[in-house]
Amino acid sequence: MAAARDIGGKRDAILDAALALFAERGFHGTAVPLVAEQARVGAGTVYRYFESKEALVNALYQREKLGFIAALMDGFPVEAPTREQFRELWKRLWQFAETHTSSAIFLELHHHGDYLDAASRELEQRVMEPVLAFVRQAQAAQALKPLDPELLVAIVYGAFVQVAREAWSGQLTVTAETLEHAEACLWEAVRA
Amino acid sequence: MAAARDIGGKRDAILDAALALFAERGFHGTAVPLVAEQARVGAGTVYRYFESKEALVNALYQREKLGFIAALMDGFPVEAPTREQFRELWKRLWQFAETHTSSAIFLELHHHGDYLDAASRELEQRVMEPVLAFVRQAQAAQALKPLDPELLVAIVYGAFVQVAREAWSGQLTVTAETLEHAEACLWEAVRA
Amino acid sequence: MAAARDIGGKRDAILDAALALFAERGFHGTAVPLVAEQARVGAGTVYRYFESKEALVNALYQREKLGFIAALMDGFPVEAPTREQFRELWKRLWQFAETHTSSAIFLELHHHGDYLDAASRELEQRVMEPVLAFVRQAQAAQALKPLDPELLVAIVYGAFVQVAREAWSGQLTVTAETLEHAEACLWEAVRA
Amino acid sequence: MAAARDIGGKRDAILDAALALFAERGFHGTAVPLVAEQARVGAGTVYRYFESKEALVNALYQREKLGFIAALMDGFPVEAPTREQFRELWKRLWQFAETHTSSAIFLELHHHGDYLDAASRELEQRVMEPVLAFVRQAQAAQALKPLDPELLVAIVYGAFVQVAREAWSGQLTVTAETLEHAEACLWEAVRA
DNA sequence: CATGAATGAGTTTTCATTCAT
DNA sequence: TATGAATGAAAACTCATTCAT
Repeated sequence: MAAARDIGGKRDAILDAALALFAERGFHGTAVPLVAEQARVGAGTVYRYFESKEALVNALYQREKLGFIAALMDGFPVEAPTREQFRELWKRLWQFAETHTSSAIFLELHHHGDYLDAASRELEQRVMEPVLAFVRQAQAAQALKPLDPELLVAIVYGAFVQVAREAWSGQLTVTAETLEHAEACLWEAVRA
Repeated sequence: MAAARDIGGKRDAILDAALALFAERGFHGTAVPLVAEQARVGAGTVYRYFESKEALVNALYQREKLGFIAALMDGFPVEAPTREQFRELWKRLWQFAETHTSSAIFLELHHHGDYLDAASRELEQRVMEPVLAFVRQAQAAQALKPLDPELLVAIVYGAFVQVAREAWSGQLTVTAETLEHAEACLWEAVRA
Repeated sequence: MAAARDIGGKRDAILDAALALFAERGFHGTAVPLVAEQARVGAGTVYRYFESKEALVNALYQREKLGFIAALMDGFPVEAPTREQFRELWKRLWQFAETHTSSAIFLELHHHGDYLDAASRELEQRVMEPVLAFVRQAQAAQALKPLDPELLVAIVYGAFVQVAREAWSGQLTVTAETLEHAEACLWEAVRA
Repeated sequence: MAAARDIGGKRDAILDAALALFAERGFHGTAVPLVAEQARVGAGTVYRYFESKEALVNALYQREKLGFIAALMDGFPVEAPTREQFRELWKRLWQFAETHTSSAIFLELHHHGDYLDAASRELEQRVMEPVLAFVRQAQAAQALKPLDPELLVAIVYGAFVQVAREAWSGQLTVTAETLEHAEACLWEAVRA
C-alpha cells in the first residue's frame, strides 16, 4: 500500500491520471473508474492505494504542492542579491506553470474544496514557510517593503496565477517579453 | 417564467440560494434539491425557472458578473486623476469582496467550469471592456505603464483575488491599513 | 362538469387535444399540461372536467369507440344482400380510418392499456354486438361461413387494422384499387 | 458487456425481465428498477449492459424480432406445395404465439413507438424479406393471388394478430378446431 | 368557473465503493 | 495483489395533481 512497496508504479500511475483529470474536469466532475481507466488499472485497484476518492485527492494535493515548492526552492540562490532572487522566483513560477501545467491548474482549482483534509491544509502553511523566510530576510536587508510578508507573497502569487490563467485561456498572449514586463511590474510592487 | 412575471420572487430566491451554495461547495458539489430547500421552494420549482442545473449556474454567473462590473463602474469618477481613479477602483473591489463575499467567491470559483455557456463567456469579455478602456485612457495620459492593458488588469485583479482569498481563509488579517498598503504596492506595479 | 353544462366546449377541446396527442405519443408519453396547452385551457381546467388522467383517457376511449361504431352502423343497409353489406362495411371501415385517423390510431394503440377501466372494457363488448348480430343474421342466411362470429369479425377487423397501419407508416401504398382487392380477399375468407 | 462476456447471464436475465414487463405494462409504464428487480440484479447493473432504457428496448426488440422470424422460417419446407406451406406458416405463427406469448405481445405492442431506433426499423424490413420472397414464389406458381405481396402478408398477419389478441384477452375461445377454421378462411383469402 | 404556479413523488441515470474471483 | 462486474444510494429531472387567486 505504501509507495515503497508499489513496485509496478501503479500508485503513481493513478496519481498521474487523477492529476490530469482533476485539472481538466474538477474533483466532483471526475469519476473514479475513469481515473482507473486512464491509469490502466482496475477500478478496485484505486482502493488498494487510496482509502477513498477524498484520500486520493488529498494525497495528490500534497504530492503536487510539495513538487511545486521544490520547483520554487530547490537550489534557490540564497546568497544572491534580492533583485536577482526575485527574478529567479518569477522565472521558476513561470517554468513550473509551463512544464507542470496540469499541476498548476490542479493546485489552483483545488485550493478550496471541502474535501481537503487537515494534513493538506497544514501542508499549505508549512510549504509557504521558506518563501516567507526569504521575504523576511530580504526585508531585513531593506530590499523589500516592510509589510506583512503574507501580503507581499499574496500580491505576487496572485498576479502570477491570474496572468497564467489568462495565458492558458488564450485571453492573453504571453511572450518572454510579456513575462519580463510582468516581473518588472511586480518588483516595483514589492521593492522597498 | 421571466423575472418580470415572478411575483413571489422565487426566481431570485433560487438564485440567491444557489449563489451561497455554489460559492461554498462548488457547482458539482451542490445538489439541486439542496438549492430548492435553501430557497424554500419545491425541487420541481427550480425547473420552472431554469431549464437545467447548467442553465441555473449560467443565469447566476451572468447576474453576478453584471453586479460585479456595476459595483466597479457605476458612477466611476471618469474625470478624476488616474491616481485617484486607481484608489477608487481598489476601494470598490474591496467593498464588493466584503459586501458580496459569496458573489466574489462564486465568480472566482466558476470562472473556469465547462458548464459555462457561450453567453456567459461572451459576457466575460464584454464586462472587461470598460476597465480596459479606463486603462487605455490612463496610458494615453502616460499615467500607467505602456504595456498590454490585459496584463496590467490581470496583475491588479489577480493580486486582489489572492489577498481576498487569504483574508477569507483567515490566513491573512486584513485591516484598513493592510488594504492601503496593498493598494500602494499595486499602484507602484502599474504606474508609468 | 357534465358535458351538458360545458357551454364553452372546453370539455370537447380537451378531449380533442388528448386524442391527437395520445394517438401520436401514447398515454404515458403525453403530459397533462401539454394536453391543456393544446386545448388552450389551463392545466387545472383539465381536472374540472376529468378526475384524473386515467378518467380522461377512459372518457376519450368511450367517446371514440362510440364514434367508431356509429360510423360503422348508423344507417347501415340492413336489408341489402350480404355481399353488399360486406362491401359497405369495408368501405365504412376505410372511410373512418381516413377521416378519423387519430381516432383509429388511438383506439388501436389503447386497446390494451391497464389504465382502461371496467366501463371502457364493457363498452368494448357492447359495441361489438350489432356487428356480431349482423354476422349471425348473414350466417342464418347461409351467406357467411358457420363459424364463431367473433372469429370472422377478428379476421376481417385484424386484416383491416394491419393494412391501415402499413398504409399510415408508408410501408404499403394504398389506392382505391388496393382496397377493392383487399375487400375481395376478405370476402373470400368469410363467405359461405 | 457483450453477451459473449456475460458469464452469469445477467444480460439475458435483464432482457427476459424486460420482455415480460414491457409486454404487460408497456415501455413507458415500466420503470427500470422494476426490470432490475425482476431480473434479480441491481438497478445500476441494467446500465452496465444497456446504455439507456431506449437502448434496452431496442436490443430487446431486435432479439425478439429475430426470434420470431427464426420461428417462422428456420427449416421451412421450401419445396412443399403452397397449400402445405401456408398451413405450416399458420401453424408456426400460432405456435409462436403460444410458446412465446410475451414475445408476441411485446412485438405487437412496440411495433410503433418512437423509441425504436434506425436499426430496429431496418430489421423490421429485412425480416419480412423471406416471407415476401415466399409469397412471390407462390404467386409465380399461380398459387396465390397476383396482388401486392405486402398486402397479402398484411391480411394474414393482421388476422393472426387480432385472433391471438382476442384469445389472450379471453374474448375468443381458441381450440385446435378454431385455428384450422381460421387457417382455411385465410387460405381462401389469398389463394389464386 | 378557470387558471397556472407550485409541488413532491417518481423516473432515468450516474458513480463511489465493494467483493468474489 | 489485482481486478472489474455489480451495486444501491443519490443525482438530475419530469409530471400528475392541487390550490390560492
